[in-house]
Amino acid sequence: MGKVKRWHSEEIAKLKEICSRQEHVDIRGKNNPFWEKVADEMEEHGFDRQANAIHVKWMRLIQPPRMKSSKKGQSNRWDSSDTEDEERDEEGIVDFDGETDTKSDVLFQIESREDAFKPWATGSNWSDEESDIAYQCIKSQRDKEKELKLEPITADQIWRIVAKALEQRQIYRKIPNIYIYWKNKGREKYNFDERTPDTIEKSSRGIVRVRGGKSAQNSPGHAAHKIDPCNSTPQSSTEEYFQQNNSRAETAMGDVQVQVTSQQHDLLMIEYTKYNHLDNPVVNKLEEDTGLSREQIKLWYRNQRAIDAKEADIQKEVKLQTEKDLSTPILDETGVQSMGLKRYRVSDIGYHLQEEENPAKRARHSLGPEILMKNHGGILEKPETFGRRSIIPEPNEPSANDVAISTIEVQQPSLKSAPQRNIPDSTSDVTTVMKANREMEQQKVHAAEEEYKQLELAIAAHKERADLELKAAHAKERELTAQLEIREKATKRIAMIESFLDDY
DNA sequence: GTTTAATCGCGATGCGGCTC
DNA sequence: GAGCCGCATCGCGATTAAAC
Repeated sequence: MGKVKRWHSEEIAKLKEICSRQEHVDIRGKNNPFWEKVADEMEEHGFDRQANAIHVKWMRLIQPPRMKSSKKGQSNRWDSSDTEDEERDEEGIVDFDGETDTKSDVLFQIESREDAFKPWATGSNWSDEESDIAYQCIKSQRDKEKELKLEPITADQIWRIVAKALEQRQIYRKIPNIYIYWKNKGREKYNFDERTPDTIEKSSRGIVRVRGGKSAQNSPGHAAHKIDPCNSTPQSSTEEYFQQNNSRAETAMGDVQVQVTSQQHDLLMIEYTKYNHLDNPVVNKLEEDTGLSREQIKLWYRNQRAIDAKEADIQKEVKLQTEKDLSTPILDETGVQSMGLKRYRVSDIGYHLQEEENPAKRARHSLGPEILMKNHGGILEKPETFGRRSIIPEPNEPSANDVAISTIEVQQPSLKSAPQRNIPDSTSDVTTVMKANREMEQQKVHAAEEEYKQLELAIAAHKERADLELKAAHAKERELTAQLEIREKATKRIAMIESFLDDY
């Protein structure tokens, strides 16, 4: 795919202008000539876009506001960007998360309309002036408390004070940004800990958080590192927010990237190992287990697949190189490619024997490690490792993959004949040739058997998923019935009250 | 510099509605 | 019922940017 051409604000503005002039024109349908006209008009203004692209862009623009999950929150408000959120922001539309059930949420409530237009500073590169202000605020507050023997205020309140002080100097820093800066740099810089002794004591029972999950522990560049103790035990809603629901924290903050905790990572990986694509029951389960949003779970899967694909490509290259180096390769390039595993959709069942025209770009592992290994024609001597995070559990790990095919999409071993081996002429012994042929045929039989097993497993798993979906539907149905009953009762009560009022 | 969360545009696919 | 169309959704490659 070539480089994508992004929409710039001028271009979007022009599109909006053109479309808003056509209020009464039927714009439905991507093949509507209207879009051709728009494309022509855009071209007149120097914007080269195809009608279809304009249509899609417009449909996205007019979609109802979606939940903010962009890391480019306020920080990029002043940049020329083309994200829909920002486009809406330009029009003064503010998206609300709507979840404000905890004090943490209240703390991170989306800023007011007025705040939305403040030039928020982001990042941890604070100027000396800024950090001095923060330090003065924090220190004077704690000193005052000590002096007057007052109950120490919470960290959240301190961040607010700092924010206000900065604002007085036309510096706009969000509370999460202040918290992060102080935690990571400020405390050390001024050698001043704003936390109460109690909190520090609690924090000293630090936990080890491994970025990238447990499998990252042994990986270069991903050594387990002990997080600053202050990070381990929340002392305030700010910290609590970061640690317990970092996804929403990020959502509200806009400039802090969410880090999936090792626990969340493990939970995700367990499911991912079973099948590297998501389906509803799994998303629901993960949502509940990890506390991450659907979007984040999807993203995590997406990125994980990308990581795996990258690793798989590297491995493939290495393998090819190795085989090139060997004088009598078992499989030539075509053979290796034929190991590419193809993902089939439900509708493909029955057609799966079609010969694969183009080998899959990447190895997938929807069928679990054992099958995956077998899919590699038994050539894979040891569990395939995709980067730091092996998708293959250790032998003694409980295999989550025995019934692990979560969808009908299956790994499809190619039934293409394995290419003939290069039998050296010097050993043109009939027995050797026959043995080689026998081996080849055995491989075919093996591949067919495996495919059969895979389909069986895939169907079983799909049924399992379907059962789960059905159960969920029944639960919803019961919920609906209960709601109906409540409504009926309420209606009756209203009728009674009304008749009583009438009589009265 | 590397890793990883997140974004973008685009194409593929599935599904529902409509017409024949 | 087959075929077409519009639309929504999902996954991908490429990319950006925060975090380390």
